[in-house]
Amino acid sequence: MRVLIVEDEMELADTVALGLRREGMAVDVAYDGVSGEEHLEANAYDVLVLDRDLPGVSGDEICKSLASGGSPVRILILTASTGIEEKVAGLGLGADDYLGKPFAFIELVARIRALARRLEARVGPKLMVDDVTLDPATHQVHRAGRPIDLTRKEFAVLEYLLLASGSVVSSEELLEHVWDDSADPFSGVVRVVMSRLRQKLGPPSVIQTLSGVGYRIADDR
Amino acid sequence: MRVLIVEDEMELADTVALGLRREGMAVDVAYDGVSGEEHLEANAYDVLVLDRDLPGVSGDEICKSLASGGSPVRILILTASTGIEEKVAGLGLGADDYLGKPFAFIELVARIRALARRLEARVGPKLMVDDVTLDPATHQVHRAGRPIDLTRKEFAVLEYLLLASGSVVSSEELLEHVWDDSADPFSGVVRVVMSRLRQKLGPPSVIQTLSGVGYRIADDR
DNA sequence: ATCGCTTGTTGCAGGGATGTTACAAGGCCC
DNA sequence: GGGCCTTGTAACATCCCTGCAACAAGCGAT
Repeated sequence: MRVLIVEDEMELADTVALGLRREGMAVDVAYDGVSGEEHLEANAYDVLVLDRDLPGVSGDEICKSLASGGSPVRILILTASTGIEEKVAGLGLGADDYLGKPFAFIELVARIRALARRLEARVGPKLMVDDVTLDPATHQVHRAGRPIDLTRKEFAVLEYLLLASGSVVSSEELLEHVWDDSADPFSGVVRVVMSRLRQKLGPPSVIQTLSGVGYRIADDR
Repeated sequence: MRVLIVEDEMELADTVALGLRREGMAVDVAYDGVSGEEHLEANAYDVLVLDRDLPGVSGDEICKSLASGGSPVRILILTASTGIEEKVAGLGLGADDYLGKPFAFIELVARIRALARRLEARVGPKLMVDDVTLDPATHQVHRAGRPIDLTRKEFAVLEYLLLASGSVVSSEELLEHVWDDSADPFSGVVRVVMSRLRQKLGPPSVIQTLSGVGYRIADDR
């Protein structure tokens, strides 16, 4: 899951970014509105964590222009003010959720998760296909009832495939959503992670390759 | 938008229902869990507003059973408790959002809106003729509901034919648009790809040949 | 029916795409 | 700061897509 944080309090921004990375998300940070908009143009983020009170371009403006532009980014607004009126105003602006500072980190994570969850693949709190289940909340993966240890990247890739619910996902798309800016498009990391994932998941194979197109979770019938 | 409210405090339930109807939504109300489940079975709701503390069948149970049943309903949980832990637990249960009582009515509406907006988001435009569908976004092709794996070239050719929507397409035109400069006009590649395409699509034949003219997708009636 | 042209099918080889493994660098936790 | 784990790089092995070529089959006209 690819997240952009736009927040001028650098310390807060970095702390949140670090925490989210530990959760396995691919996180980029922008410390002001202008830079934020540049990032938004350059990359396909799933979730935008947006400070409402920014110097320069305000959070409200960014929010409005995204909403009117039909962007698929889900927006979570952070703000110092906690009044209900404020909340509603924020939601009316096109934001998808709203969180008043100070907030507990765990709540932020839960909210981001809820925002990113997609409709089709959702089977309760867990994602499952065939005999593979993945629980985003606890970071646990099971195959045929047996627990499987995955690293953050492996987990993120599997989660993305499951969220795509059987659609084909190209390595470019994976790079876009599971890795952050620093990823090298030509490195073939995806191939490597995919290989390790398949080994850990074991046979029978759940991840199919369509040569020249991408990967997908088996959703045969 | 179709909404179901399951809430045992009748006054609250009715007030909310009234307000939502004013917003143009189609609203049903159930005052207990059993009745709520009946409604859920009988109708296809977009959003479920669910009280967590219900007499009889609890909100949690409803939530869980919906989630495990793969229902597409978006769930917003209402509750007296506002603690963060509760919220996280609620979201983990498969709910999509969470609102603690007391809440401002306008906020509830805004939340439901946000949920519904997420719902509409996806579903790319598909191309379809007869019982063949092609989704350009996910690179997927189905014939009579069954998924069919195509290579890049095969996919591109089929897509071009479908875009022509029943009109005749010559081999020259295909070479021109599906292949690049390096293609040899005399090689007969089109014939080859066409053959493999037809084999994968299987009978009854969807691609017709007009001798001396070109190919077209069956556009039967 | 036969001829000539167009189209369909199949085997094969080259090359690009993908899978695998070993290794190095960097982060994280103690 | 040390040790472990994770992540990415590089090199190599393997797969399979693609286009070619040769041949078979279809079609229309005489």
